Order: sequence, then structure tokens, then C-alpha cells
Amino acid sequence: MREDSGVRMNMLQEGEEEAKEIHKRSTMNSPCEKTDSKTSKENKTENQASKRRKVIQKTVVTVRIEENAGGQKNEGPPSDFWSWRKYGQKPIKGSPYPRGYYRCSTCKGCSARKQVERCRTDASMLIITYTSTHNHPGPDVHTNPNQGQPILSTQPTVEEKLLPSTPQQQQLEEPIIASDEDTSKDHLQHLQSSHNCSQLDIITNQEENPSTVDEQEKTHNPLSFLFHEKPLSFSPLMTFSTPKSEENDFFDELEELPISSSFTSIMRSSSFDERILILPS
DNA sequence: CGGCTTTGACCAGCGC
DNA sequence: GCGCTGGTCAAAGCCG
Repeated sequence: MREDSGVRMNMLQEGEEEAKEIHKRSTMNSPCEKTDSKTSKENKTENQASKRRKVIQKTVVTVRIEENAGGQKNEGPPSDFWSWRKYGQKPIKGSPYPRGYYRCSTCKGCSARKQVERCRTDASMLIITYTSTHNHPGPDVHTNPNQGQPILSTQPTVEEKLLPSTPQQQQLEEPIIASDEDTSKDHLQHLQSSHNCSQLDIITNQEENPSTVDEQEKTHNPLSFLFHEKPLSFSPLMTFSTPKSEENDFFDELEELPISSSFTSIMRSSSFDERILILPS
């Protein structure tokens, strides 16, 4: 019925310095080299120096577990074409469910990470937070290492999405005013009921230095590892439809997610590749 | 045997 | 300054 499933993405750029930090790390450990984590104290210090709470760029995705299950267990990370290695798990205050920490094991030295936790209000929802970026080319999606997941090879690359080739997309590129939230919700509900296809919410929150961020985006946009390097990553997610008001409640709970009216724009387009840039107000 | 998961410990940021 | 909390490390064990 209404809550087939929903997928959302919020991308938050919370500070380019962190990006640099992570990037520095990723470059220090040259890609695909055996540097992993078991290294000297020096390296450890370096890593811990950047194990921050102000994580740079976060891409938050919510997924319904049942739908996500491409042969994966419920608690596992969502199916995408990267291989992830779990490196930690912590109970999160306020949430009955622990948060799992995964890093990309596709290539050693890759700084891409993600956090997987269940929605505290809806255990069937997974909240996946992607941080940092892959510093290596994505796996050949056409080989489809992901058992039986449908491949949507028509997904545009991030560059394609960056181009406001359509009025719709142009709208998405425009900054969104959060005060529009109520309206957004209306739109959201309306649109959710109108579209069975998945919806992705990608909110790019550019802080202070848009130029730098822009440059960053060109090279290490967290979305690039989601869309560009591996545009099919979300194909399993995209088969979902979206719950309606229930989901609004859910996201109300997620205080860190600046849903706001960006949702509205997202919902205006029924395809998954919505991207919303929120410029610093 | 290599890769992954589990889990306790450590460290740093943040709030008071 | 201190305690809390989140994020990461790394050893040990498990599994294919």
C-alpha cells in the first residue's frame, strides 16, 4: 500500500576542511595499496585527528529493509555495488539500535565510509549515511556482483545531473528556502501519492566557500561515488515507492536531516536523480 | 588462508 | 575543566 518503501538522500557538506582532511588521508594512502588501518601510531593519530563529528559531506539515505534485501540480512548494509567492510558498531544514544560503521573494502585505502543504523521509530527503515568518497573507480557494474539486483543502466551520471538540461533540473539547482517546509510537505504527500517510483532526496548544503566546494564537487563529490562512479548503486533502492505522511513523521524524527522544502523539488521529479543544492542563506 | 565481523578500548569534539 | 558521546582502531574469532 502506501508504504512500499522510500529512499531519500540528503547530502550535507558540513565543512570543506574535513573533506580536505579525508582527502589528504586518502591520498596519503595511495589507492589500492595495502595501508589499511593497521599502521603506525603516526597514521593512527592522523586518522583520529579527523575522526570528527563534523563530518564533511554526508549523504543520508533511508531505505526500507525489506525492499533493500537483495539477499542481505536486515541489519546489513544496503546492497550497492561497492563492497563494504564493517569496522565498528556503537550503540547510539536515543536509539534502540546500534549504528554500524562500514568502510569501502573494494579498494584498500579508499576513504569512503558509511554508517548504517535503523530508524528508531521504524525498525524497518535503514538510515545510511555515506561520508567521504571513493578514491578509486567503481566496480564494473555490468558484471553485477550484486546478486540478482536489477541494473538500471539508464541512470545518468552525476555530470549529467549537474546539467540543468531541463527546467525541472534547473529548479533543482536553485537554492531552497526552508520556510517553505509546510508547503513542501504538502507537495511531498501529494507527489508521493502520485508517483510509485522511488524518490531520492539529495540535499547539498554548501557552507561558506561555494567555490571550493564546487571544486570539491568536481573531484570528490560524495554523490559522484553514488551516481557517477557507480550510478547503479541505488538501483536496488530505486525500485521503491515512498510512504506518505508516515515518512514525514519519520523524517521529523531525523533532526539532522534538513528535509525542508528541498523535498518539494525532489518530488517534482519522479525520477530518482534529484539533486538539490542548498546554498548558504 | 584471506577476508570479514565482533567487540572493547582509545581518542577527540562538544556541551555544560 | 570535566563528562558524555560519537567515531575509529585493532585484536581476536569466525567463516568460506
